[in-house]
Amino acid sequence: MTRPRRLLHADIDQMFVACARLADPTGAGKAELLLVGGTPEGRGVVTSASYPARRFGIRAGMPMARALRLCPGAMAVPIPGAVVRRQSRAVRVALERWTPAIETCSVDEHVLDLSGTEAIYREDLPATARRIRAEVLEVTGMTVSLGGGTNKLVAKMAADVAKPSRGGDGVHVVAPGQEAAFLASLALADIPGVGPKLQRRLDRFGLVQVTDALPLPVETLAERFGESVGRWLFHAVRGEDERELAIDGAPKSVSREETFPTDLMTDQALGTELARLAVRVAADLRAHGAKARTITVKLRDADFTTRQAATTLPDAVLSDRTILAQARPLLARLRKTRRTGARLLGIRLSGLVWPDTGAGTQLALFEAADQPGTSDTPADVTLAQVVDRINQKHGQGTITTGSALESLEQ
DNA sequence: TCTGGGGTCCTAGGACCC
DNA sequence: TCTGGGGTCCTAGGACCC
Repeated sequence: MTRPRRLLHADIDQMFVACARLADPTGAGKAELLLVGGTPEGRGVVTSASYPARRFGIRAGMPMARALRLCPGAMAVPIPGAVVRRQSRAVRVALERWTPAIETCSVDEHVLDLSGTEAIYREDLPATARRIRAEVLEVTGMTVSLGGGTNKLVAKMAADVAKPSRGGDGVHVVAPGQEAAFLASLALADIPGVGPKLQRRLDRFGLVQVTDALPLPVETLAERFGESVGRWLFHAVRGEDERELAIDGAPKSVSREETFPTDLMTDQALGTELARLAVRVAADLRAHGAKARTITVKLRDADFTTRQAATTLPDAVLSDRTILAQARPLLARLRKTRRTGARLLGIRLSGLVWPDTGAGTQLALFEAADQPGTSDTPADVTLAQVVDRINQKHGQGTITTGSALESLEQ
């Protein structure tokens, strides 16, 4: 019998609202009714709203236009991306003083594994959590809610209960052995992974509270909700979760997408946007030091129908040119199937590989004549490296491979 | 009311191989 | 000539999370 793990889930309170206030102390910093998110054209959704604004019924994910109708006096600002990244990093650094075993789940969530630190800190987990909370606030100015438990699921749900918006005081630790009792006080919808669709399916069987699901054998849950979901739910309602922390987890995919201020009607306009997205997503890929084998183009039509087309290459690539050369026919295929106004266009790169730099990566000296654009040439790679270095030095977007090629040709 | 952008994971079907 | 079953890879779509 191994000792139970000691995990803390740290969730930054109101991160986007707090960062918007940091970014603009005299404007957003003073606005009680603050909405963060959306685009200047008003097409986006609310990412986060201040507590006073929430009293008007505003929730994350709500269209900004509707939120402003509900709360006409509110100030709306875009997400302050640079401040969010800086503060997220600062919180992570502050947490690393307590343990090196940290999984970063998103910009505002981290999970700490404090197993084995009892002997060092010589106090119980709630006491350590309170000291961490105080130190993070002092060092970064960010308030975190901390949830403790023996697994990721319980720690995360404990962090939700700890939030000031749920009436908590910032720390909630579920003692080992109390997982099932903790879950039993909550609703099924409180379990992360139970979204709107599953909630509705559960509701049809009269399952709303966690206690409603507890009497059901695993076979019944599997029968009603599928083998995978049923088994997962059976364990989740008992507070059981064996998942390991993904420490320093490498990304599985990188993507860029854009919703246009107004729908694009022509293939030509979409082609221009596709090239811009290819440049951005390829730069992200290389910033990770990765290459990609699968290229996916995503298209959202005016009526919100979302379609995608993908291709997988024999060898992973990283250049703007090759990625765009693969993306163009995919977009053409999607447009051929249905040519209507386009609301959104995106490119995702997956099947990521991290080339072993010591071994010297294989490159095609010349393109295969029968398959143009399926691999990077040495010139593609050199050009990408030069462009990345210039942008690193002078700021993203200073030049692109397109503009670099033009200046080389002059 | 009219739906962002960045991700992860799962499912199902078809191709292909043994 | 027809047949089975399993494994892997790929594509497309969808649920879910922050």
